[in-house]
Amino acid sequence: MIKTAEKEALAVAPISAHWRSLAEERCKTLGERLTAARLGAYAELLAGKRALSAYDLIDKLEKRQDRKIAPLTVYRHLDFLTRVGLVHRIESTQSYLPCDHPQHPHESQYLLCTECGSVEEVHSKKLESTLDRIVDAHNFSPARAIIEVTGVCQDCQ
Amino acid sequence: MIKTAEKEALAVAPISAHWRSLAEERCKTLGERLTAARLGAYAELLAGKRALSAYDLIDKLEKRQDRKIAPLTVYRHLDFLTRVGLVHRIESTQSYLPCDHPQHPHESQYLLCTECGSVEEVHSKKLESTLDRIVDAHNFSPARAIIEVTGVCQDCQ
DNA sequence: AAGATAAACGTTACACAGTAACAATATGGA
DNA sequence: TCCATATTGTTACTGTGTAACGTTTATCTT
Repeated sequence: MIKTAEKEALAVAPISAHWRSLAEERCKTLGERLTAARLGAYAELLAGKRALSAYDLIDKLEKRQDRKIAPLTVYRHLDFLTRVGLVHRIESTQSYLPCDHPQHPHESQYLLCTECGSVEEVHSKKLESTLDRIVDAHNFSPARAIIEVTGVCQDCQ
Repeated sequence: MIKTAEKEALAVAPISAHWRSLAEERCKTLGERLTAARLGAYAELLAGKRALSAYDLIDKLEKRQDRKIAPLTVYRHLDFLTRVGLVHRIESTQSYLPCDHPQHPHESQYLLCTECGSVEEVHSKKLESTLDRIVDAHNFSPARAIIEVTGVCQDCQ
């Protein structure tokens, strides 16, 4: 499946079999290609443990692969990863975070700690239904809902 | 109160007495200064009727005042206007919108139409309380909640 | 009213975020 | 294998936002 990796042995951040197979499966069902470069970007995001900006990701990939990488390259990978649901974009910090449960695509809500930079992904059916009712009441046809709460997390208080 | 305006007759977008007095009152209670430049930026946002990007605002102000304006100047005005609650920042489009009800500061939710660019500001106590409960359940201490729904508005369907 | 103090403003230069256009390469299917 | 398509690379660019520093303006005190 990943020919390029075999040929060039592109340096990739450590990635557990769990996330790797999840990513492969998700791409297979969508008929999308999980190339070495895309997997590399995904692995780097997973290794980061926090949300990374696009340029943070570029830095990490450049060090890992010891070569220059153009912004556009990384943005294309990020577009892909968000399109297939493996990665979410955090709007309020313009950064990117691997999704908790890529198995079933979903809307998410985020708790963003301004102290340690950690991001907690939460899922509330109640919140979603409440938002649905509001949207309905305004005859608005929703495409995407962004819910992000900034503050201080449990550990930093 | 606005000395500079009297001296230089800085060109300012039309602004109704209603919004003007609201802005003056709000600044007075906060002990902040509503200068001509700040009022000018606010008036321009009000005249725009849609959310404006910082650089859109720069263009409009430059045309109105027939001179160059540095980005930093406008960003400082925007910082001020958001700080006193006269203007909100829309995170998902990186743009700025005059607030509906600056009288009583509040969290807002937004419905953003991708067709016509209109922004509807809504307020739901129910949504806020639901979000509060979620945040409490995670022992998270919230500072600001961003709720933005992108989609297609009633008129554009 | 004059001077001290702090806030606001202006200027230059820069860092970060994201995209357009086009060429080169790799991939999957007939 | 050859072709159509998708992906990647390169260069250059626009848009968003800030740092540092000096000047002007307003407010407060005397």
